[in-house]
Amino acid sequence: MSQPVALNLAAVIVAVTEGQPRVLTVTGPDGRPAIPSGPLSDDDSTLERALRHWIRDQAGIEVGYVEQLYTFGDRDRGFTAGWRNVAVGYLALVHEAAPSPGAAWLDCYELLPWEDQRTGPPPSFDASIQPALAAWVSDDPDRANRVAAVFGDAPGFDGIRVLDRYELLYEAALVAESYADHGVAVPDDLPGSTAMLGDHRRIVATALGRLRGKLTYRPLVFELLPDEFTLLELQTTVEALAGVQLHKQNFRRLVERNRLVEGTGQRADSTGGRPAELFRFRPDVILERPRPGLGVPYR
Amino acid sequence: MSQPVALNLAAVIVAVTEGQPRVLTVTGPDGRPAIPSGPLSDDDSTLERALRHWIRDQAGIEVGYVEQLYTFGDRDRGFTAGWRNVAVGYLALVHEAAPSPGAAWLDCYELLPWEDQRTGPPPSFDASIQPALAAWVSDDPDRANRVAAVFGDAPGFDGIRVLDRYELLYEAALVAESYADHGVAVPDDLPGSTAMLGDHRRIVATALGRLRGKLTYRPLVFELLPDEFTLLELQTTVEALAGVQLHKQNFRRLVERNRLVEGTGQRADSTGGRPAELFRFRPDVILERPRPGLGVPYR
DNA sequence: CCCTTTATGCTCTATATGAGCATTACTAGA
DNA sequence: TCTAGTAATGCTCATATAGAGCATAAAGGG
Repeated sequence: MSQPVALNLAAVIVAVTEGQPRVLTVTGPDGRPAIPSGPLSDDDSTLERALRHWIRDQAGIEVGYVEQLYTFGDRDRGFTAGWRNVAVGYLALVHEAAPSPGAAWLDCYELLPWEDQRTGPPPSFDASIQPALAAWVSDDPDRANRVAAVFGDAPGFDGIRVLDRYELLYEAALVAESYADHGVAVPDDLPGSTAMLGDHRRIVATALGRLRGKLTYRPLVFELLPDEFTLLELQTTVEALAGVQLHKQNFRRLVERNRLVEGTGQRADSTGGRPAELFRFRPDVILERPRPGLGVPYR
Repeated sequence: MSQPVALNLAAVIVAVTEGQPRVLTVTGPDGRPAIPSGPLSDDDSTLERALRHWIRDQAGIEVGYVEQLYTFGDRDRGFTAGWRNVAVGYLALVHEAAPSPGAAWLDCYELLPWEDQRTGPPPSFDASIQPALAAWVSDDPDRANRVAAVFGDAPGFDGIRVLDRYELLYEAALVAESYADHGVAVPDDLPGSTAMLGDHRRIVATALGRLRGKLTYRPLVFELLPDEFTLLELQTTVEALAGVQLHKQNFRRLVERNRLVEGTGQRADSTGGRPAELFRFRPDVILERPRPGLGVPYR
């Protein structure tokens, strides 16, 4: 009655470089990018240890912060016939985009272009997705509410609902996986977003949503930054992840009021303009405030 | 090299009755309460469907809202020797505490008494846990920060950190599982909290934390209430889950400003005092506001 | 010395939150 | 009928926070 379970640990390994969030990818069997995944070894007493274990072995990367995301076990996520393929997805943050053999850093917003709202809706959204969604809605007006709810014209674009948006686009047949999953040829007039192996783009969407959510109440950004940074670097990193632009002075005020950082007294040899003070994360904040983070707005 | 994986779906089924949050439990092999769990059947295409399937079959309960929580796979969570026992934990909300054969509703705060701060710290906390924690801290002053961070003397008790608190108490050997997990006899001077089978209390703690967190930005409470309710019933239910008391007038203001409910024009035949208007959930709010919920404070 | 660029300090307003006072509409019982 | 008890409901006030913008400072390059 019961297929055996093949359990894998899949990792969305995130770094932010040059103001862009990136995920580590390997090349999947069909040539499409895939997130790395590895086995649950009997040697490791916990799932998280097993994850760190194979990431170290395979990619040579020592990840810092690790958090379990979600377990994916749909029957059709078949990589091994005769088995129920289950993956436990993890989010892992690393300080710098170290290159590793066979792996490449892929821009998050190549995978999910509509999530980058830093300079307003991205060109591909206005040009292709928006009209295609409008057409999809006109087929069934009840869909209008759902589109509005996640892409939010009036009420606002809620940064954390990354997965909801991906799933809506999937349902509206606006991502490559909508076709690939059913063995149908992918049309070539699709909005230009990079597809991934199997349900891996879903897993990345889950990761980005979780990361955005946690940013606001946990000091996760500092896992992605060097030890010392300027406030602009901090802001740029937050903006990169949140996908929205922030008001500089207000961001500074927020960070200082919440006592998330402390000045080092050092100045950064600036790239242009007045030199900025270098700051470092103040770990004690975790003990002082119940939910230390940067309350990113998301409208 | 690899043990076979035994995968189960475990459900924390929550209802709120008479102002108390309760979880559905069955009797475990050792007589201790356990949360119900069932198999991942090949007939079910998704994990969630499999979960609903066996809950319907076994408990005769049709659950409403269902959300995946976390996957537990520590090597020592052994129920079946020779297998890696993995459980995917789910949170499920039901409207009413329907009785079911072989199952019983257990008060959440019997399992986690320290989480009920509605009338201040509960007696058992001040009487036993607080002093025991103080002793534990005096063994190693570095622990003081950790205790303060989760039980929050100065900074505040953060409602969502349920799991952190349970894990701290586990480490401080203040819950029965600290002993049972190592096959040691449980001392009888432990603070009076009900233990569960294996890591089930951890799973319940995870569920309560998640539920508390989501309350603030998703209209989950209404999954636990009847179709029509008074604002006091709504408030009482929120307080029960959040474990804190709320200011009545401000709560009403919040609910009305956010347009979460609409009046029915009917009045409740009151149990005492002026009759209250009956309200119902306004589902459209999900489409109007990006994050509709009751921003519970948690200090 | 002027211009560009970024850092940093400060203000003003709208809104949200926390706390409390006051009044109203019922029930139960003297 | 009058009185007390219990909630419901309306309103105010102080404080905190978020959003937006003005102004000045400190660097480098022509």
